[in-house]
Amino acid sequence: MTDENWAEAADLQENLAKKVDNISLKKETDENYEKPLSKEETSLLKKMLHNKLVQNNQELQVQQRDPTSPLYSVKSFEELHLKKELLDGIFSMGFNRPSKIQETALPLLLANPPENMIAQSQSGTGKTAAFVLTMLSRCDISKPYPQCLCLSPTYELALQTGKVVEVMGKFLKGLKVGYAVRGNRIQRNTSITTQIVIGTPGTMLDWSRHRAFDLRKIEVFVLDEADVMIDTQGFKDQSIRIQRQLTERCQMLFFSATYDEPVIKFAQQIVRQPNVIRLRRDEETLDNIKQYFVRCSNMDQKYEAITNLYGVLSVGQAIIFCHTRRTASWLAKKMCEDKFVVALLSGELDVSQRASILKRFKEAQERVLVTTNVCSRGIDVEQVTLVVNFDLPVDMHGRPDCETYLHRIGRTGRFGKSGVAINFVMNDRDMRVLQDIEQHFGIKVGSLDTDNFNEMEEKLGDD
DNA sequence: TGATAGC
Repeated sequence: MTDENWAEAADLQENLAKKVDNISLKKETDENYEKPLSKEETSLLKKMLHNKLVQNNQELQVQQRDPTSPLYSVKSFEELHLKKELLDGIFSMGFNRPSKIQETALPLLLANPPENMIAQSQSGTGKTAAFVLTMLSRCDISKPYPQCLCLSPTYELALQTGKVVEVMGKFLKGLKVGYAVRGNRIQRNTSITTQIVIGTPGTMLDWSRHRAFDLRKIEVFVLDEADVMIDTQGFKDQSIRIQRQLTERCQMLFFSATYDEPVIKFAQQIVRQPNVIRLRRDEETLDNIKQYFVRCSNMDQKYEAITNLYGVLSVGQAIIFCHTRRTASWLAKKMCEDKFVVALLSGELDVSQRASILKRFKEAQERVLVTTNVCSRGIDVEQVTLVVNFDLPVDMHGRPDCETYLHRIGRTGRFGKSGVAINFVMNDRDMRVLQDIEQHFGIKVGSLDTDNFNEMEEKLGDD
């Protein structure tokens, strides 16, 4: 559904509300009396909404699978009638009440019989907790086989999500989590006994091929970062192959911060009768993240710029994004040689190194991380106050990659905190890429110079 | 280009 459709649907709904008011407040003889909606109008409205409902709340667009059922939202976790152990787990994580998207999403996620969902919301709004909670509430701990599956695009994200499952489920006696990720090879003829499996597509497919578990017994299937998972060469085949083996009654949940129009259409073709929850484009303004660019004329100047920024980078924690593994390892090596302390995280490292670097960064033992798009999505480190695009995000054709830009700078400014993003612009092509990004999000990215350097530093201090 | 499978 396009934004225009949404606007139209919202108008219709407002109109409907007016007419309802008229029925209750005005008589036919009164001035401004409007006839209630006719049958045809009602049916037109329903058609327009395509069985979807626009919530009064402007930030959230909710298209319910069944438009006739009332739309519940909850203001507390207690209202969800969860197992006590699960509720304890939620509170122990410091979640006192549902986030904005959770208020509406959780009742739909926990409905019985289970309903599918496609959800889009900015990073840091509580998506992970929402689907983890769903998985935990639906698995039967007395059964020693996988009942919930979650696919993530990277090793790091799978570990992070699994950690949330473990922590939220820590009071559920007997709950176990399995990790289908690189390095965890499956022995022949072994059966997985964990109720929940988190993994990356390749290994997950490998496990299911070795019959380590039965995809037909899966009750909840989560596709995290769903847009990359169904749209990227390599991920797509593997994810879809797994998804197609699931049963009709398996609950399918697609989550992401970004979907372009063709991708969400494709998602709607794969997922049967989903509830769709989206944040509007213009709500993705990122206004808590201050964005700048720095002009450099060549690679040496880029290097000089990053070293000049180092003092600012290490105030809090920072992530430096490079386009390739090669650039990332070159930069990290050069900086280390020049006595700037940085850590490198990219796919060229082996998995044990990757896990340990990520752990060190999360524990703030490393303050500055040089990385590739492997860390652009989902990685959640609260103290990250600064993101540098050493290379601007572009796709395989060199075109601006706005989705990745949003994900990258979304590593900072999480949970409403303020953050700073700095983009290195090396030539006219980069400048055009940045202009396209500005246009796409309707933002203005200002030049960083001596005049506003202090303003930028102050931003790093606020919370 | 990046990520993602082990053989």
